[in-house]
Amino acid sequence: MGKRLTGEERRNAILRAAVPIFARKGFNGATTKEIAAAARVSEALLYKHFPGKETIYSELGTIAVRKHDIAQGVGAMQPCTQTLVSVVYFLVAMIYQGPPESDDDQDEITHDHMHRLMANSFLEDGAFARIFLQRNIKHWESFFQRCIEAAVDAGDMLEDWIHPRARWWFAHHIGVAIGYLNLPEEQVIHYGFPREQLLDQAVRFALRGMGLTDEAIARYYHIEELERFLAGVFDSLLNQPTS
Amino acid sequence: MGKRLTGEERRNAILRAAVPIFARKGFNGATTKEIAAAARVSEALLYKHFPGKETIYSELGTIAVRKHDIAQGVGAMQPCTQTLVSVVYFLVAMIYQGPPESDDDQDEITHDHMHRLMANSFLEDGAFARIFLQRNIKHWESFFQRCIEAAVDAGDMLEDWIHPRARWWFAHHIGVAIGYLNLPEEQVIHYGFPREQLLDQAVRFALRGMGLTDEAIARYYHIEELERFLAGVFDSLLNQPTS
DNA sequence: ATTATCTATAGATCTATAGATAATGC
DNA sequence: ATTATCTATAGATCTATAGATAATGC
Repeated sequence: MGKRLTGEERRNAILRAAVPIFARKGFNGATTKEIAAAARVSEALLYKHFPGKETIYSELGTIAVRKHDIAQGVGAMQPCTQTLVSVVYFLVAMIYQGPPESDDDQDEITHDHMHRLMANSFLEDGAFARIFLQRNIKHWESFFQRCIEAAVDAGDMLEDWIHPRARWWFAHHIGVAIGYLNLPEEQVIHYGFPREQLLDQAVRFALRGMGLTDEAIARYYHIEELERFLAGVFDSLLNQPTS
Repeated sequence: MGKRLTGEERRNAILRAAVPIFARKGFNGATTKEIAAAARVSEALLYKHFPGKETIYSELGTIAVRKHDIAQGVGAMQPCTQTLVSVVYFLVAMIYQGPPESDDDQDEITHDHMHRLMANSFLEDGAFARIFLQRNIKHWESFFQRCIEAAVDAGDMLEDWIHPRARWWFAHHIGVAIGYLNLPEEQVIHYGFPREQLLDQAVRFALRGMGLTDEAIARYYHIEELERFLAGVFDSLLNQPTS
């Protein structure tokens, strides 16, 4: 016990250990003592690897992003109305609940931690949020645009409704909002319907809001199929190496 | 200078002065030194009026809510589809941009401060958020429900779409999201269209998402009129005593 | 010989209190 | 006489560094 790691390994270990602390307590609430304890090293070692607490925090963006190679699975699908529906469902589900947590990795960086780091970032300068969105959302945009075009061509979507990127971002926003406003353990918002329906309701709202016709929604939005689809994607995620 | 206030006056003065500090730096980032300086009193006095920093923070909910008596203006309107559209526009505008800031009140509690206190609350136990929503949003719900019923009766809104309170809350959520994600000075989200259109785009998304028919939107959603309507409500707000 | 790591501690800062002083209301 | 307010400071905690020790790679 007390393995000696290389500089880079230890540096990453410290960063990983710091994520839950910064996520739960914010920059000011987190102490170097806690971070050192979580990383199982002395406080002094933190300062050998980083010039200061501020740097540990700002470097989180370089590590705290579990990048799933989803582009293969979903991105390879045909851009069409059905895919659009699936992608929106997937997006909102991913943002709201996050991917399933594998139980083998103990000190995994959880979705809750990511949510909180993001929320903190928006209260600060947004630096972490920019990096996160760049890495995890950006590459979806072009594929999503193609889906929209296909849907418009098929007559499944209003052409002159809102800006194409507004369609995308507001679907994202709905996911962010329900995920974010539901962070506290004690419920803040009382929707008046069971939590299990939240994803379904939110996706309906988003799909129609972005301009999908009622006929297209009736034809392509089937919650049971989408749940199966999502479970399938999640299954493949769990058997994937994290990068 | 150095006026001596009664206990209650001083207590409120401290709370008001503490709002910007807690809003900008969060509970842990705010120091009693700063709060005392902002309130122009000694640190010791804080502890004469409050048992501790924690209490100052938790008591913010009792003061930091500028309660506008809007129920008179908007709430007296006839519950109908047009009113529904106006209320949604008003809601999203209020959440996103907030009311206009009167320049006479210097150390006013700004909308930005409220946004940040709310955001911090959702990262904590949500206590402040519960109080805030209870006071400022709750009383809108029943009026909004009546508008929805009227719209459904008039054939302007899909009946079996999403839960009535989902219609309401998701409109709220869109306002929260765009307000929240746009807190940082340096832009995080690039919508691809001018910021001035954000409100318009968001309200369209919300109206259609909640189930309004395309015909009803074409008939009742007119951005220029709504802007005038909003300006009118804001005007009356500015000439109102704050309570 | 180099690099990772620790123990011990300095110096700053932060919350909170003790005890004194000044203003108000009877 | 009571209540508001201040100065001064204790005690805890927090960030960061100095200097010593132990493990690795040549």
